[in-house]
Amino acid sequence: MSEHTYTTTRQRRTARTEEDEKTAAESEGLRCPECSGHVITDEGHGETVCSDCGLVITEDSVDRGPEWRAFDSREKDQKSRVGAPTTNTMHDKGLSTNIDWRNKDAYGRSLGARQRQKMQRLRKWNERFRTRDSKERNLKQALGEIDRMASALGLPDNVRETASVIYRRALEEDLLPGRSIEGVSTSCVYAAARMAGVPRSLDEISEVSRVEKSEIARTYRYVVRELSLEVKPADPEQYVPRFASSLELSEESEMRAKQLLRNAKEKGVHSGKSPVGLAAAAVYAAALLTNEKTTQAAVSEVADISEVTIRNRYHELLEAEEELLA
DNA sequence: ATGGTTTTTACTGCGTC
DNA sequence: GACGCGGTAAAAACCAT
Repeated sequence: MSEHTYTTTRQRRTARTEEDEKTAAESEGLRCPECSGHVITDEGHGETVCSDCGLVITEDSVDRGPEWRAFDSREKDQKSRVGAPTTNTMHDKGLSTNIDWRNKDAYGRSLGARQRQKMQRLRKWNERFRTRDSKERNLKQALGEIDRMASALGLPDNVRETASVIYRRALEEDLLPGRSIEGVSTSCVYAAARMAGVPRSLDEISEVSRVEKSEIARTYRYVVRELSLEVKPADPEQYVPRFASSLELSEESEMRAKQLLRNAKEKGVHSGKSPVGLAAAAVYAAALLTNEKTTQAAVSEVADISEVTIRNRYHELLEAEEELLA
């Protein structure tokens, strides 16, 4: 038993180091976009620059060290300036200004009328800037979330784009107060995926979100309504490719499934039925028709739909098919 | 809140490997 | 006997009103 544990940890450790080396080697080989020369990182000054043309690639890592050098303590005293160290744990790195609400000066004396007015103006502007970057901060967090969820769901980049755009709009229109950043960003992903024609079910979405399904649904409706987004009810066909490929079915049955759904649409078997259920049933029925081995349980698994629903739907689908042939 | 519709849960029986 | 499938009834979820 203990032997087992030992070997596994050891294996994991070696695997880890290999991976680390690989990523290190990759970042080393970066090329400058301008002249395709080597890119070097200058930790001392917190810049990543091209060694050939000097183009600065990134400069987000801030050099917090002094820009001067001191050769003895006397010199250090002369040259050093003071101030709180900057920190990333505060949204503004602890550099924002606070203006006291009291109309007193630094010595506690009351201000004159002119001074008072001036302070009032300053407060107003200070507040404006503060709320502006509180939105920035909000946005940053939300975009991070959107990215995380989108990649967890395997959604393409354009979906992330749309999701971000929707979120920005929501923020602009002041839809956020009273709603969680999490919830809104999740809804944006959901909406964006649907609009891009690669829908994910609410269940799938809530898998990767930190928010309850019901809240996502509620927030989603709200966002769609307020921003009057054009998002049509999901087309069952859009789910088919994904289900088919996770079940490793052939192209043929995939086409078959879509055909089945189109026929069903003609007959109007739809209305009110969940698109996911229809898609799942179509996939199952198609697999049956092309003699490929799948079970209802398997389809139910990948589609997150109960077997009962699959049964009910696929009967309806086959009926519609028959009627069409008759 | 309510009522109607759809989906899910849980259970049972049947045929096949 | 386990598995895949079909059916049913009751509960739960959902939606429009």
